[in-house]
Amino acid sequence: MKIATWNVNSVRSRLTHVTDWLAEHPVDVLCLQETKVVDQDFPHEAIKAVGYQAEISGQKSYNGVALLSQQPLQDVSRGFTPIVGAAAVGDLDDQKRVITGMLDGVRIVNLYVPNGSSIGSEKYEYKMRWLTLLKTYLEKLLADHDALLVCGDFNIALEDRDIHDPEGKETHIMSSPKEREMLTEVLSVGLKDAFRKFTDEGGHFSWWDYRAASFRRNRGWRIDHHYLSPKLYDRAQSCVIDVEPRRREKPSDHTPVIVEI
Amino acid sequence: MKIATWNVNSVRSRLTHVTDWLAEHPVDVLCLQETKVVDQDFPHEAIKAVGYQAEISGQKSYNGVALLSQQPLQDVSRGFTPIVGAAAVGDLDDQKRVITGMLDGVRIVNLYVPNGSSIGSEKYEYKMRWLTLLKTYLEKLLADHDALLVCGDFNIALEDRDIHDPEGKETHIMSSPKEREMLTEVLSVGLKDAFRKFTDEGGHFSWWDYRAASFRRNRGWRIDHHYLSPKLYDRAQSCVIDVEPRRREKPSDHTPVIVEI
DNA sequence: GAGGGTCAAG
DNA sequence: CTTGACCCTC
Repeated sequence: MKIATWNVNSVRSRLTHVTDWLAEHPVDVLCLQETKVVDQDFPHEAIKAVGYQAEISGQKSYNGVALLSQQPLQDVSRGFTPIVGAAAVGDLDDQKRVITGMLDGVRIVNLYVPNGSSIGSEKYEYKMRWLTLLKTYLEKLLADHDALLVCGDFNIALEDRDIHDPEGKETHIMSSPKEREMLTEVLSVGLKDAFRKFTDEGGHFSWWDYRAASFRRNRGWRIDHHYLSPKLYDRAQSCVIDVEPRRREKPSDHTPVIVEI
Repeated sequence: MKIATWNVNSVRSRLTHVTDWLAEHPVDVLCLQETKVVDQDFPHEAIKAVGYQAEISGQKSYNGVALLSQQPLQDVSRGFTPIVGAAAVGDLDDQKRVITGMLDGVRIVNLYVPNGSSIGSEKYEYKMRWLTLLKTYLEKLLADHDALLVCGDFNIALEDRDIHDPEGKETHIMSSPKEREMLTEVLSVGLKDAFRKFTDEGGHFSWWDYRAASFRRNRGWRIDHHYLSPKLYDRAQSCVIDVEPRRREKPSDHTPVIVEI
């Protein structure tokens, strides 16, 4: 089974990128983040035309996640609430950042972790609260599912080798010690990075800022991940980043990451 | 002398269209409407590079008119105020829709008549008030100038043959009886349609809505006009619509109309 | 700074 | 449909 994650930065602006990519890479499930479209306006027809269906959780302008699959997914749920309960969630489901479904006994969780803006900001505190709840959410899921895959845009580069240049990492959003500590804490529920099963060296990135010709200079970050429960980690066959979509005209700033289990 | 009128729908977005067109059609004066740029940001250099200079009256985002000419124009004025006085004008010069100048004894008036949005709307009432003042303005000019040319985007199709399909004309902005009556009243000061000196049949248009593939289906309107005082009307040699610019990539929704006097 | 989406305007 | 402004994200 192949599963990919891709922050598309607007599914409508990137529609041909997505459909072209699926035609060339017929993965079983493609997890999208930043769809930036209300459910009513999701481009179901174009997705259907390439043989996929979409389970979606969108909102106006920002965030939004979707699960594209050839076969229907089972037991789809949106947000933290169905798993951890409304009381624990508070405002953390107001932004559409979580969707999950099952395929062939594998529970797939698609996340768009808050970016956090800058350290100490209100958005940063939101990111921290969100990650705290994410741990609870994943603990609950793991209690029922030994085959768990958690992927998406984590907006965190966990190690120095995941950044083009670790200079200034302590004060930079996505690489600060507290963020790394927080994500490590989340993963302590029993999840491991699929990419690092196969690749040790640095220089592999999934996101390049639109600014300062970052892509041309390969000044990227590896912030899009597949994290696997032990059972799936053992089964994992490969995990690769496909840089090609980032080379296209008007690309997303992220590029797909594909895991085979 | 050749004079053209062209609503360019942003002079910055259409800059190469304008300069390419001038290089191919070296008219004496090109009257632009909807320049959509403040005077400070007007692209004087590009205009100069093709041998023209610009007299401008612009505002942010909306409206804006300009006179492009090879030779300097004399006695340029902006808005109604210099001709009819501030008291009569009220708020009708807040939007930049009027500029005039003289070349070789011909007084050229370049207008961007308000669109009016929909019949009975506040914008419609503004259009009516604006046209009422326009009559006064033109009367004053005619008192001093027997060679008067009034051109621009009038946002009114005066006759049924000026619309691809007169069905629904009574309730449509740009063709309603009251608008036609109002423009007829303006023209009663002593101005005649240069285009109709040479062409009787319908099917000649200067504007096609961006929507509904109007241009491909030639569902257009003739709303860009050259109106001439008797002396100039007698002198007029030709008046033609150049459809070519509307065929280009990312065109304006209007195309130039050229009169030779 | 580059890119979304939204909105008003036509 | 298309433009420009505006606001937001990253």
